[in-house]
Amino acid sequence: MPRKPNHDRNELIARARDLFWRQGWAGTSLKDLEAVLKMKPGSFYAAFGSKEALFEIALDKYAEDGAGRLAELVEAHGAKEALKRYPGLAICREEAPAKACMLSKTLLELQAHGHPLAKRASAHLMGMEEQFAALFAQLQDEGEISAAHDPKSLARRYQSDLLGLRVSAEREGIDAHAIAREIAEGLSRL
Amino acid sequence: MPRKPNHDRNELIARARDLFWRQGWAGTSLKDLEAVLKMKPGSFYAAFGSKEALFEIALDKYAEDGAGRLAELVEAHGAKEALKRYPGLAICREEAPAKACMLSKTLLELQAHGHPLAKRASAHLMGMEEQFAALFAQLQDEGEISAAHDPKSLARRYQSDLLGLRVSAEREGIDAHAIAREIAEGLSRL
DNA sequence: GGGTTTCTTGAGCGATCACTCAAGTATATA
DNA sequence: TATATACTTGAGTGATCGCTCAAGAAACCC
Repeated sequence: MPRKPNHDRNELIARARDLFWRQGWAGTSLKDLEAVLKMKPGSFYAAFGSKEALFEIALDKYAEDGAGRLAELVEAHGAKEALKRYPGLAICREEAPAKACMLSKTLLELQAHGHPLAKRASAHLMGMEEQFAALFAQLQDEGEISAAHDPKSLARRYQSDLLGLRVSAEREGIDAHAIAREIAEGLSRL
Repeated sequence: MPRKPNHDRNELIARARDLFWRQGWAGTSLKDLEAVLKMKPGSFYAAFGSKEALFEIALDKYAEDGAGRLAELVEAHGAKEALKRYPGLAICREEAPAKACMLSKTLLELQAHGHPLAKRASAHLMGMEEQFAALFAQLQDEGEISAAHDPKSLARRYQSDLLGLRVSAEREGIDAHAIAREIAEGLSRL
């Protein structure tokens, strides 16, 4: 009996994520979203409820896709090579709307106001770090890297390096790939 | 013949800088500024011209003060020790309105819209990096670190590590000082 | 004290913000 | 074909945005 939606919801979420990722929370108006999603306000609110609700969905998708890409990389090249390649890949995808990480952008923009989305971004960052830690632990078990450091410490540092790299990649006149190579080399010395 | 301003301009700029630093560009409204500076709109615009003009002044002051703090550190402890201490100090000052760097926050927030303030933040980051590079070059001249790497590369990496550290310090549940110590240790191995 | 000049005040400007809702349209079942 | 059920439309909501400006208050000179 009902009428089908005109648009593919997953595609809409992906487009919204890219816009939010690029422009941030306050930098993205409903007008922007309406233009990119080709939806009028009524449809938008019927489909997503609010700007904040959509941002949350977009943030979750961002985190999920990122974790998926790392998992694929591990599948294809093994844990060590995956960790070495990940930084370079994070800043080289040309279709990406921004070099910097959407989670860190959200955290930095909204943390001061105690916004729930900042907490959510923070939680996703922690999730990523746990994924990294699991890989470092696995590498130690396999004897691929020294067991001298706690996997959690290695993951914390790797995450920090990654965040710094991706902020640097946002700057003009910086050869971020050189930094990515240095991070990868650092892993070789573990 | 004229009447003196009620407030100390430098103090006003410092308070504005702290507010902008904490809350970002869009996150800081004129109402917020009026409250913190204890100025009515008329006085505000007579004194600073616009929100954007004040942000620019605040950004410049931020960069200038940062460079000054590093220079003092070099004066007091020498170049190598200064570079080792700087990361830890950047995230430990309790009176600071945020752990993350105001320049990177501004860059990430406004870059996508091509805002002039993003370019200015980017330029200040480059200025910092040149200051780092000069210190690394000096250390190589003095034989304090190996001459194997280009000082500019070392500075680029140090800047990236610093930015990552300061984003990490903004997260909850992260021991950022541990990361700062690792960055300092890294300098010892050069 | 009179006159000049600057600073301060605060109501209010148009624009934009996120969002609502009643009406219209398309697609399904009966 | 008639009806029910979404989905779409877009004018319009009150709130807030950055900002203006005419009027009043305060500090200086002579």
